[in-house]
Amino acid sequence: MTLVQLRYLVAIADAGLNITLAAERVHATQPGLSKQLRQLEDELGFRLFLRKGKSLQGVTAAGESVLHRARTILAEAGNILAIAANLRCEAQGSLRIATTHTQARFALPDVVGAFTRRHPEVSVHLNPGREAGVLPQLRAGGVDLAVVSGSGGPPLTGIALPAYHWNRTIVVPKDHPFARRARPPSLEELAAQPLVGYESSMLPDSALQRTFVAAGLRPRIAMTAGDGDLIRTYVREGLGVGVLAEMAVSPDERDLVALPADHLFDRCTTWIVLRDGLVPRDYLLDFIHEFAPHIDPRDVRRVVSGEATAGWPAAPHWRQRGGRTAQETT
Amino acid sequence: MTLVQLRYLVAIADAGLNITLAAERVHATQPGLSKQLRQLEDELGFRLFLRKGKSLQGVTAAGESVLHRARTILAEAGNILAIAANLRCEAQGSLRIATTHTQARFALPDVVGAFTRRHPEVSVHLNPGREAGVLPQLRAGGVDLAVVSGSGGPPLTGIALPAYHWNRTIVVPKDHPFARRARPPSLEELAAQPLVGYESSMLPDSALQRTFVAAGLRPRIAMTAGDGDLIRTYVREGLGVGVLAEMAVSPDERDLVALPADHLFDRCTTWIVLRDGLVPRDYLLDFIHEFAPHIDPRDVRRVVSGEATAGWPAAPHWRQRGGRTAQETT
DNA sequence: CGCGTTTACGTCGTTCGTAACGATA
DNA sequence: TATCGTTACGAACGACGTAAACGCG
Repeated sequence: MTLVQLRYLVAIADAGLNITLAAERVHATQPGLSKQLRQLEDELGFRLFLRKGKSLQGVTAAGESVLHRARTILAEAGNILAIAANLRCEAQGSLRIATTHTQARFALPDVVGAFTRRHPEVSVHLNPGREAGVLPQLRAGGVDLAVVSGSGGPPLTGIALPAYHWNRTIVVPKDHPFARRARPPSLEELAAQPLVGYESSMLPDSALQRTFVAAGLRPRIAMTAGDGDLIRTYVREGLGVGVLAEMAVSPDERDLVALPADHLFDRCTTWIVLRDGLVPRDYLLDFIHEFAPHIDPRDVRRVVSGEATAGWPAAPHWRQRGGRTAQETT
Repeated sequence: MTLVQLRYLVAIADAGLNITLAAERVHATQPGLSKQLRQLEDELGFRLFLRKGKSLQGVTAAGESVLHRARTILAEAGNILAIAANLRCEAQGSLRIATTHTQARFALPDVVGAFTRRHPEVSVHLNPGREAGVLPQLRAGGVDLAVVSGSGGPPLTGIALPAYHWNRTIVVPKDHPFARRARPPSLEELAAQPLVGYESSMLPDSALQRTFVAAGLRPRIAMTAGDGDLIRTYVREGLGVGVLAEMAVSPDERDLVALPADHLFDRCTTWIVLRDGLVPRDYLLDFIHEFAPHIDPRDVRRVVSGEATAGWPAAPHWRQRGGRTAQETT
């Protein structure tokens, strides 16, 4: 058993049991992976994958167990390399971030921009995905950190750092009745309108839905999207009233009017979540500092290394970052 | 970085920085280890060990961190091999147990005897040591399981299974005043006598000492030993009154009289402690079943694999095992 | 001078990539 | 027939053990 064999094994599993694809990803040849996999199976004395003819059709029960341990081993091996790279003050590296579209589109551009200016040698890999898929990616070790939002407490996976708070915002066309009134709508008035919102917010167990249910209301969902831009577009089209994150609404929105909704819905928190047991590269702590300046990087280091437990200062509320971003002004 | 290099690294650390000794232990040559260590250090780009001339004088701070991760990696690699060996129903293997002298001498002989008859291919390695050194051995991965005693709750390290309960016993020579009376001595009477007991029991923070302190008493320690045999020997010599585990006293003790002490001191529990994250070989579960038959092996497997949390049935009280052991009848 | 580490060197095993073959949908 | 996995082979690298040299107490 060698580290290379375990690396190949995990690569094959992550490539959906396609050895050829896995070989490309690890920069090796396909026969090499085939042979190493066979040798590993021979040494262990059992099949790691179920085979149908020559192709791999699934993972055996024992294979799953071995895979899990192989991932742990590779993560720790990566940690050792991270320690070495930190000591050498190695500038290059990669930073893989799993997050939702909203964060990637509105909260992260400034942060990533400032980060890449400070660390031009680090290749940032943004991995936007569905709300539900972000934390599993972190657990599987596919990314170094995740940026997720929620109105409850911190997520259970990994080490969670509060980055900022934000409220939901109601968006209507300029000619909508809501836009002509002085006061923002009540929950009842909102529930009477067709709604356009995030996919995740419209799930039955989401905080937004639970707010309606608690008030005995059943809102009508006209459309959902994973994307604030899409939501605003369809609100412009008159599909309904938009409910989205305040970050996704710029102050000078043409055709649209943004109304506060913090009197209706609980405040949300955006969390930076680090993988458990990860040894962070120094630039990763820099990234966190850029994103959440209210958190002392030394505290992060202490918590990550297991010397202390979390006890973070209160996060600030979202504010439009200094200057308009290129994206926002288009 | 290879698994072999990490194995050599850990071996060198465990051999007290003696590369030659480490080489013997891993069945390799000393220049081989030297070279692999150098290559690993070259790859990481920093020294893992502090050197004075050619000899190793200590571990660097980063080296400690790498060592810790290397141990994790090797433990997981061992787990993978254990999964394989279990699937192959491999009979041979080793079972390394860290425990105290009392357990090794009085509680374990029957268990180990029955175990080796069922598993003749498994080499059992008993590692008796001081009370304080048992759990650290488990944490460091030097042994597969530990057998420890305490009067409080389960130890914090690893997964603890209650094996049995026991009480302390007072032992005096046949001509001692205590032996001629009908009722056993009170705590005050006991504190007035010079005591002979276990080293660990006589520490200021031990349960036994705390019992005396709670009663406002300060006992006089005549002698301590790590060993019930020694304690009895010196009690025979008239050095004082012995306080030891009931397992260490056979019913027909010549020259000595055993008096109950369960009215004076809290009941103790002997725990089987498994290393966190260890994948147990099947024979290890057999060993546990032999030692603690009241525990369902399937529950152990579930807890070890992380599927369930501990909730163990009440352990029985110590009883002299069926038949007299060869040791006890001499 | 003994112990322990490093260096040097020759041999062996292993891995890797290229290329051809085979099976499967 | 196109795609994917296996087998075959040759070249090159790397690890290992033996033997000798070096430093240190």
